[in-house]
Amino acid sequence: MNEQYLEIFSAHLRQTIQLDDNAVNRVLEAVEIVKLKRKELLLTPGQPSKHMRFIAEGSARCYYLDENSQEHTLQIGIENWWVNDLYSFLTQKDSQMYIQAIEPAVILQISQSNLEQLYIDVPEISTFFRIKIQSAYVALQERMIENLSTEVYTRYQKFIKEYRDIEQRVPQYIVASYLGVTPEFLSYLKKKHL
Amino acid sequence: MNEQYLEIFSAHLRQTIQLDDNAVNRVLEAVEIVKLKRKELLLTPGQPSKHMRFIAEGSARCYYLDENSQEHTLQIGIENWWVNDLYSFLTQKDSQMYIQAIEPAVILQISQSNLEQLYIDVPEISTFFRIKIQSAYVALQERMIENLSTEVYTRYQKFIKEYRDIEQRVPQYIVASYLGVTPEFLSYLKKKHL
DNA sequence: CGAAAATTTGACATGACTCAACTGGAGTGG
DNA sequence: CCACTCCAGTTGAGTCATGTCAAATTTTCG
Repeated sequence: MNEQYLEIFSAHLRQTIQLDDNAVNRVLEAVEIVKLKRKELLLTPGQPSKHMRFIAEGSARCYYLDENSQEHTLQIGIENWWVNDLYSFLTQKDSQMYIQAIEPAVILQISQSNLEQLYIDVPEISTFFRIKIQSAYVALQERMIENLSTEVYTRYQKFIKEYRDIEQRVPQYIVASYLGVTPEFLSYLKKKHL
Repeated sequence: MNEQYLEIFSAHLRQTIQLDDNAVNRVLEAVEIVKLKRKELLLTPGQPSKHMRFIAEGSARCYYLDENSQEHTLQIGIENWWVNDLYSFLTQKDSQMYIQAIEPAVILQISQSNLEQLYIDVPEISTFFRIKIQSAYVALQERMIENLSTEVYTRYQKFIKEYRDIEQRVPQYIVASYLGVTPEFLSYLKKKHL
């Protein structure tokens, strides 16, 4: 009954790199399936992130609390997105992040040790993740630029346009914490621009 | 008379990966040396970034202008740093960035086509750049987090501590545009916290 | 030395936050 | 299926952080 999730995952792999069935099966062996309830946490601060995590169903986010206990959402994802504290995963330093299911979710994860073995057994996987990390960098730089130079409301409009599928499924306070403003202020902006 | 710069560069390579002399020489063949006057531009908006660029001497930065012609500095670097619009280099889309010498500078650059050949001839170079891109990602995420959740003055203090060598050599308006505030406001903060 | 660039200063405007109160809807247990 | 609670979202008043603009001053470098 977990077939479908593995199916989604192998389709996702094959979208980026070419793999024969053997290789795909080898990858699937390395995958662990985790099911999460709404709001359940998969990673909490104080430990390194030891897995690469892929959302097969539902939605999840990566966020942290600053010294005033304000939430800041670094990443929001739905089906077919990867969600992780890459910083912690790559450096193996303790994470400051929470990874949390927004809706009920199914996550496929590959542990670091499995991944290292995979790099040897299926070298294309190394390419796959290099491409993923590059995209992550590109996306992060784009967001950095927007945060530095674009009005909040413009960013909000761009968000609901680009993440149309997501916006419906995510509470507004999470969107606010992703945009970098308080929920009150986002609410105020929406009214003002009606 | 360019020996010294190549020397600096090979030392830099050997700090991250192991290479025999042959391999190093092969890499050096792919390198082009560019000398820049103060404020001279090496990349301007509207063209893709076609080189990976290493600062052998002097200092440089990567910045862009927003729609109000405000400068935003994404990266500041001195000797032994890489400076580039990685976004454009990786996607080969037109860059929105300027790369500019702050002090008179010597840049070593490797073109994309040379780099691709290098990946084949000296596979360790692929690892080298993967590590560099990972570090770039990690640094960018750290900065993103700080921008979202830390006071400007705290960020300024952290900047002058971590970039002590740089801060002396870079005009304050560039530091301001790196921190994401106006020069006037940074000046005000410095006075206030005397 | 002199011109141009960078920095400082101050008055004023505005974007964004805080806090507290209120509203409405979703989930839960009896 | 109702009543209750709780959480998300909204509203408004007051405040603080940061921006704008223009002018005065200092520094830099050609």
